[in-house]
Amino acid sequence: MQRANFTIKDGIKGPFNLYFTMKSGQTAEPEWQTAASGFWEGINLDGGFVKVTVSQRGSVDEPELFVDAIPGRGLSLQPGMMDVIRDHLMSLFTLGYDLESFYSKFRGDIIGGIIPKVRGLRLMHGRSPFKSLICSILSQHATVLQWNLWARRISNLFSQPVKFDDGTVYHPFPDPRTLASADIRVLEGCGIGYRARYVVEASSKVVAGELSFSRLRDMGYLEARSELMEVRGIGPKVADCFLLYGLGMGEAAPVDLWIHRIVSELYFNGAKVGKEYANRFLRDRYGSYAGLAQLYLYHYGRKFWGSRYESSSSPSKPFKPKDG
DNA sequence: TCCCAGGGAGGAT
DNA sequence: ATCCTCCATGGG
Repeated sequence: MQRANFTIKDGIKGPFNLYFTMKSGQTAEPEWQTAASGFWEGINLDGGFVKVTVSQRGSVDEPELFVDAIPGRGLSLQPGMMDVIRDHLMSLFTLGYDLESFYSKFRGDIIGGIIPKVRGLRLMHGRSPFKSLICSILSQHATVLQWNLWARRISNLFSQPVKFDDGTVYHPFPDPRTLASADIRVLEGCGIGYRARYVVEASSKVVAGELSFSRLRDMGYLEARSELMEVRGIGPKVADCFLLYGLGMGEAAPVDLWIHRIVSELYFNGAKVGKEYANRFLRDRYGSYAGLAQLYLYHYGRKFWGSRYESSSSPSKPFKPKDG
């Protein structure tokens, strides 16, 4: 088979907005490339890569995900591969997660006023912890556009191209070994600046087994967080991004500039709280939902509050989600 | 030109 | 613990 398509519908629990989710800048993996009808990415099956294009069918509240698959040169699509792709997408977009239960649990909470604005936005759970780790490191002090561009450049320079049957050429994200032995100057040439040595050092620790994803998964949130922060270039925010989007730890709540500001404004009446305090506050308040709560706070803030940071404690636009 | 971006390291207090 | 400056790059 040279091409196949199918629809995911029954397994999706609750609403899903593919566009919001894809454009939300989560460091699970680089944003998929835009296609005529949606987004596409190369997905690694055992034995080869498949070009997978996804597009939303149905509505946000009765969502269907249309999937189109094109094999790499020399590969032939087998029926069993469709199941693998389906599982991959179900996991990546956490489609089996009952989002409505999160909504109803916090309907009376402050984020209850935010939920209708970004309904169907889902956490992403990257299928490659290493890719997520590097993306999280790249994302520090950079825009989503920048770190996505950098991740693509790194892929283009450090991996062998795959050619799909429709003619497109695709570069997978490189292995830990490749980046561990990468020339630091070539990496810097991708535009990542001082982050180059962070990428090499983190990759080396993965190769050496000092950073073991399975061990991090087993040790629980707090311990995993402090172990990650031993690595140069990984601070509280990057560690939380990786734990949430890379390892799927729901209690991780990355506190960046925006979350810091939003939490201070929304929960403490504008009084500035420390970043670590904000992190602990979100975990205390939302428990295993802290990461999801953070995602909704972040997106509401960016989408409806504005794109400029105002250092004043009294922003020009009042932040009142319940009015909306 | 200047400012800022889903921060972090190294330093001083 | 909490503040400060510097770090490379690119887009507005």
